[in-house]
Amino acid sequence: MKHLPTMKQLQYLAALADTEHFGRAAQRCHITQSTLSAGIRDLESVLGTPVAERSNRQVLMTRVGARVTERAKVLLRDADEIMEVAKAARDPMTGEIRLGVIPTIAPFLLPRVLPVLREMYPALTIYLREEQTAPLLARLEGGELEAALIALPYDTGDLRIETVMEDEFLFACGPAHALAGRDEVPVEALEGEPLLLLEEGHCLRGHALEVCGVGDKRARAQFEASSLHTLVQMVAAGIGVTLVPRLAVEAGILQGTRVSLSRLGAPAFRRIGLAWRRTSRRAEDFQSLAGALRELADAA
Amino acid sequence: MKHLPTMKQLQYLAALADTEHFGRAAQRCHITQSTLSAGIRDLESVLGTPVAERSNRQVLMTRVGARVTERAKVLLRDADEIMEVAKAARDPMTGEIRLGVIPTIAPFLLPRVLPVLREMYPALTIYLREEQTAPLLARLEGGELEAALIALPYDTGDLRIETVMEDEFLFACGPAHALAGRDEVPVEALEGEPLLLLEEGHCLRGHALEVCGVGDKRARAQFEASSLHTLVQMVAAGIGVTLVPRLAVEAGILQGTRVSLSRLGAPAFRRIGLAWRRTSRRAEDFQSLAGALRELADAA
DNA sequence: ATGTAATGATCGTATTTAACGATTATTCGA
DNA sequence: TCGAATAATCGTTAAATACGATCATTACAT
Repeated sequence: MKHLPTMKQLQYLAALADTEHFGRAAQRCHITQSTLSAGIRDLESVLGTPVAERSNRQVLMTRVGARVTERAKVLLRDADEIMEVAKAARDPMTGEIRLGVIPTIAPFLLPRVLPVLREMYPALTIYLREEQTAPLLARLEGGELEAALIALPYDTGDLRIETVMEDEFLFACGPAHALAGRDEVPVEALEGEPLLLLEEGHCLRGHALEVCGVGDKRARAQFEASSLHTLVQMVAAGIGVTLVPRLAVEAGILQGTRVSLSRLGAPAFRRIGLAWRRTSRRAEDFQSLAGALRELADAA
Repeated sequence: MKHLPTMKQLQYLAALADTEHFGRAAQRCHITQSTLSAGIRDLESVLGTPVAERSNRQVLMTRVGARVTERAKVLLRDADEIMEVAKAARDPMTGEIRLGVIPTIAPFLLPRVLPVLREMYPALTIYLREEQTAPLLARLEGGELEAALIALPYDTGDLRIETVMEDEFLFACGPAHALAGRDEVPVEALEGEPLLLLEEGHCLRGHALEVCGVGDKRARAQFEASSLHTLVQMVAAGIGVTLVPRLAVEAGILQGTRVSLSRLGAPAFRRIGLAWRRTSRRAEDFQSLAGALRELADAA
């Protein structure tokens, strides 16, 4: 039978390594110095090697001690995470979720979804952060956010992604435009049109360009908008044409304008998905959240 | 103060998840069924949620149980590694090391180094594997090897690398060649010479090409050798010229041939280093091993 | 239905482990 | 040489872990 160190022993070790002082380490563990002393002694006997040199004036971690401490700390953090997993399962959908949302989704999806979520999960507080995909994913990796609502396709690395909805691109032009009023506009008709786009950094820009074939690199517009609302105003003014996601249209982005809307000959979509770290302790919660969002999106 | 699960409880959990049977799980842990039962019960009380549904005929892990088990298993493996770290520190340079070595190093460095190592570390057994860099690194990542002796520069990813020696490239040509007998040959003189190389896959090939400037892509030789020994024979026969690492020369690769050897006008080197996984439990050992190798290489 | 085997829960008890407070031994500075 | 600081040690108590025996439930064969 193999002997393993105890969790407590590893906790004592971590405290000792941090404080380099038996008394203070004991305080930090809420035990007495003698108990901690014994604990460290036992740990050393389990490991078969001393973890600290103690002269009466100072405690100095051994080479092994330092190495073991390093690993012990990640082990303890993992143990904590086990507790969090259990807690999340015990009280699903409670506490706080820090959620990032990109600017071409947030103002159109959230207003109709958040009130319902608040009702479904009264114990859940959602903190929102609106930013473009790249910084969102960076914060997600860094642990600053726990989940993010983004548009796909996008190179997301090793994240877990659950699709929430398909969002169709619609053709929009001014009321006086030659293509105005049609039910359906073939993609080829876009060739040569003054296509208005969001400024660099918005994934919608790339997705729209993707739809218009290979016109990827050369920006086709002189004017760029910083938000979909501005973009629509520009289209309404007859400055050019653009593609608008149906999500935004259904949220009423065209209200008060006389912009003409048509489906594309070959329907094109972006996918909207909820992303979270594969290792997240609250995977279950996010799965549920994605499911709830999917149903709410379908219902609309 | 926060409550953590016990190592034992997690061991019990892992066993239970594997066997889905209290009795057999208990056997595997060398305890009685009642003890395991109590252990699981306590774990559940710590986690605040059941980990398994037990009807009298079958045990079925809960969703949470499965998730926790997953994490518990990596935690237990980490605990094992802590023990290994301690053991490696307690008995340094004992046991087995599985070491990979590339073919342009192995036959020239090992014969003069292994006997000394065997004397220095009598309790250490070194298992050797001779392969080219790419497969060696793959095996290293996969855990099949613990360390590897390779030539640099090379894209090694996230490995820890300790330099063992610098290995100078020398110019070699047949005895009748125009450049034969010179003390020093300028690199420019190689331009246009029929340069013989090792076949694709040997890092030495790339390193040699690097020395000869940008002639990287187009293979400059019709003939390629599968080993340095063959290469030297081809040079001796007047088929072409080549670059030989000093390491091989000092190991007597030219013995019995009349190959002419010169230093390069601008001396060029490859670096020989010992590589291991950053997370290896035996980092100390490999550090020592690299040190020993460095001294042995210097001494020659 | 009825008995039997399998299985997990539970109970009482013994042993080991963890914790405490008090004391001791050592060393650094005053 | 004294005193303060500090880790080790000792004796005691409380808690945790382990065991064996027993119980309760269920599936299945008869």
